[in-house]
Amino acid sequence: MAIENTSRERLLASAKILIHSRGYADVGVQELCSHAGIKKGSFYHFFPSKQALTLAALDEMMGEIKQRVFVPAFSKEVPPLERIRRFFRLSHVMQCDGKLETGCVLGCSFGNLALELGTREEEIRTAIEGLFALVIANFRETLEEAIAIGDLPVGIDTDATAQALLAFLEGILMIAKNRNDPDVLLGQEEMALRLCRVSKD
Amino acid sequence: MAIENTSRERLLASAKILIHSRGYADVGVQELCSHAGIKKGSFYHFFPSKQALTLAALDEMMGEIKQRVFVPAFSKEVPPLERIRRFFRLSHVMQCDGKLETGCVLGCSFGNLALELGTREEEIRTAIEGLFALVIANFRETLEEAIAIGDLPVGIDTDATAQALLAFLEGILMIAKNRNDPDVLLGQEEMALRLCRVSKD
DNA sequence: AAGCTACTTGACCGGTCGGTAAACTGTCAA
DNA sequence: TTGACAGTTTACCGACCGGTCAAGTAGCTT
Repeated sequence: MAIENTSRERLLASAKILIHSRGYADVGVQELCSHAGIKKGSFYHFFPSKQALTLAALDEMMGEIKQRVFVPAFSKEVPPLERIRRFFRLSHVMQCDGKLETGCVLGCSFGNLALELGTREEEIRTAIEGLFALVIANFRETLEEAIAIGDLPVGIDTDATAQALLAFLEGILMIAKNRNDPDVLLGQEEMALRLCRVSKD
Repeated sequence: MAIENTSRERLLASAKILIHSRGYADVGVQELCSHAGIKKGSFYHFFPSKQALTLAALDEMMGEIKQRVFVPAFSKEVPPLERIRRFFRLSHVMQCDGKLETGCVLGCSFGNLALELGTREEEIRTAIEGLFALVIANFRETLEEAIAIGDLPVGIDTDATAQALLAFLEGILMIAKNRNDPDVLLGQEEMALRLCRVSKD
């Protein structure tokens, strides 16, 4: 944590890792500051509140997810159904990375916060809903493309199926986190494709 | 909350509704006691800690889930695939009930706590893992029965499929909670059956 | 009446929470 | 040289946290 440039950047980095691994309520402003190597008084020079830092951290994480997962998974150069496989395989890789770094399967930052704060922090809830909508939109576009090239039958409800794919991913991440075993995700791409009525065999 | 008999029972009832709707960290011992109509000093006569009350509340909720969902859904008098449909429809009903009572879609108590406390409260994590295992076992048994009577092809991996059904349910509940809309669950029983390679049409 | 037990109560503990205020430091431009 | 300004630091705020404790009260047994 000592390599980042500014205090603000270090704060954001600390928030991302600490809140992702231990949750919003369990990480205090003091701990965030210690981890970032600053004094608590400085915190409020950069962010008006803990909630604001969390919101900013969520925003950064969305950008990183897009770069590390969306861009490589939803590449137009890859056949559509293969994109869905890639998405789930990349999720597996990221959970493995997280466990190597922290010792714990962290799950999905957005899913975690959705359940912890969804009913009481409206801005955070909205931000998460936005990311969920983006994932669903990417899935839907992929499904439509698969239908267009004949890899999927025409009758499929792409919107409902895309939502089901997100739900399945979040649920699998929950189980993996609860068992602290990233390999729960292994091979789940084929299970996900069943939601699209694709048979492996 | 005034109709329950003993202080202990009222405490458990308060814990179930408050922690389910707002999470573990956001509900303090003081608030639990106020809601149950007792003074904080009494709390520790019944439970050695807040964590112990939560564990006891989780245990009661498991019993209720079994009675309100497992028993009617996994009834042997119902064809196996219809049991799975019933399970998802009953989940929808319960989320509707919760929203009528509290104004919020509460999601799954176990899923909520799994993500909030899974990495730091080992006993709670274990209890949740136990319930997850029980759900999976019920699904698996149902799937095996469906195969036995020819409603499903023989080749299906019942264990992996059962886990996928749980994951899908938990993910759908997360999305419903995030959108505060219980009707996200409407019709999801057919989507779930796709995981078992069952076509509606 | 005595004594035990289950339960209740209110005062209190040290510690932490998110957040504030004011003084201070260094840098850079006018 | 002065002033403005970003950033840092220390001390502090009231509120609340989970948990403790000793005293008291009611009901039941003997």
